Amino acid sequence: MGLKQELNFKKDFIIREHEALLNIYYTSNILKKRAVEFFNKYSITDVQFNVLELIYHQSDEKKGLTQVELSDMLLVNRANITTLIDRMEKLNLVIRESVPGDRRYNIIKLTPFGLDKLKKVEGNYLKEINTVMDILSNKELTELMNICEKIRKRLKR
Amino acid sequence: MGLKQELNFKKDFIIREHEALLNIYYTSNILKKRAVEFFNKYSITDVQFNVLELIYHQSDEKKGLTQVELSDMLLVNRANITTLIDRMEKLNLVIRESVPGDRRYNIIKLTPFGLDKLKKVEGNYLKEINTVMDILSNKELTELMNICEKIRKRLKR
DNA sequence: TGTTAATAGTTAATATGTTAACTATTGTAT
DNA sequence: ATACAATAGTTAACATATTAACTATTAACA
Repeated sequence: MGLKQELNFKKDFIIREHEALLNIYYTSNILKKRAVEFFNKYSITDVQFNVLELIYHQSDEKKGLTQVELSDMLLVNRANITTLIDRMEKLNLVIRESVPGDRRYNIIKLTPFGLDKLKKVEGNYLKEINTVMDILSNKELTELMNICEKIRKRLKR
Repeated sequence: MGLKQELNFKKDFIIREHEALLNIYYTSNILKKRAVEFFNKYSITDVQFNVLELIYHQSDEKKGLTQVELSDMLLVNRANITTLIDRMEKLNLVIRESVPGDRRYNIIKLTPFGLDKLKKVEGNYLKEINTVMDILSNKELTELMNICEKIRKRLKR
């Protein structure tokens, strides 16, 4: 039915480019709400789960990531990581460890509880993603990724 | 180059559906950051500009919208609208008016200053959108909107 | 008609994001 | 070797989002 009808807009979008941009915004938004709902069942937030995943899958030998590495991978400011890790430490999901060679860094590692949480949730999350995305054909998945990549490339200049 | 390279991920995504979903997330995120930067030049936030636009273009005869109407169009909770409109009233961008027939409602209207701000920014914002989105062909715009719509339809059940 | 439902808005507590200014530490260059 | 740069992290002030609990008002129905 299109965004206009879904949002009860009375007037058309002035340009199709605006409509396309809002399609990305709103779809991302709705996907995010669905994720929040999903992770709520496991008593963790979507953002905190992402941190667990990044530490487990994207650090060398699962040894942990620095706060700046996390901020780069999550596309957020490093000030945000400070309070995020504060909360996650309080929940016993991760720990900060200092690096012997360079006292500027913290290395963020999973606690046994954090690893356990990740293992409990991860499989179901992949199933959840499949449930949502399996209306798209392989061709559509490719088209979507190519279009998104084009836009991101454009914004790098 | 793909999301994996852009984010310095060491390992591939486990399933393509996850990669596609993250493409939407991250692209929306980057578009949002660009918008924040753009609106910063005009001393307004992107969210506040959206409110001005909705009141001007999507209310009957520009007479204003209730807070629930705004929350429906912005896909946010109505509690969020309360504080958003509080801040916008302080900045003299909008005013709350009560409705004679039903004392439960507030109607949010543009002030002359808010209308002026909208007029000053809107044209340049459309240009900005064109700058970002004109790497996409008409066919790609259509593909993008159709794919996003499919996903949103899926999430309604 | 009077009780109950639903609706609109607010408030408080909390999570996540930003920028700007700060400390501490490390690297660099003359 | 010392002064200046750059880097990592923290803090404070703020914007935006949520849920849950609340008040006020209006609608519905038995």
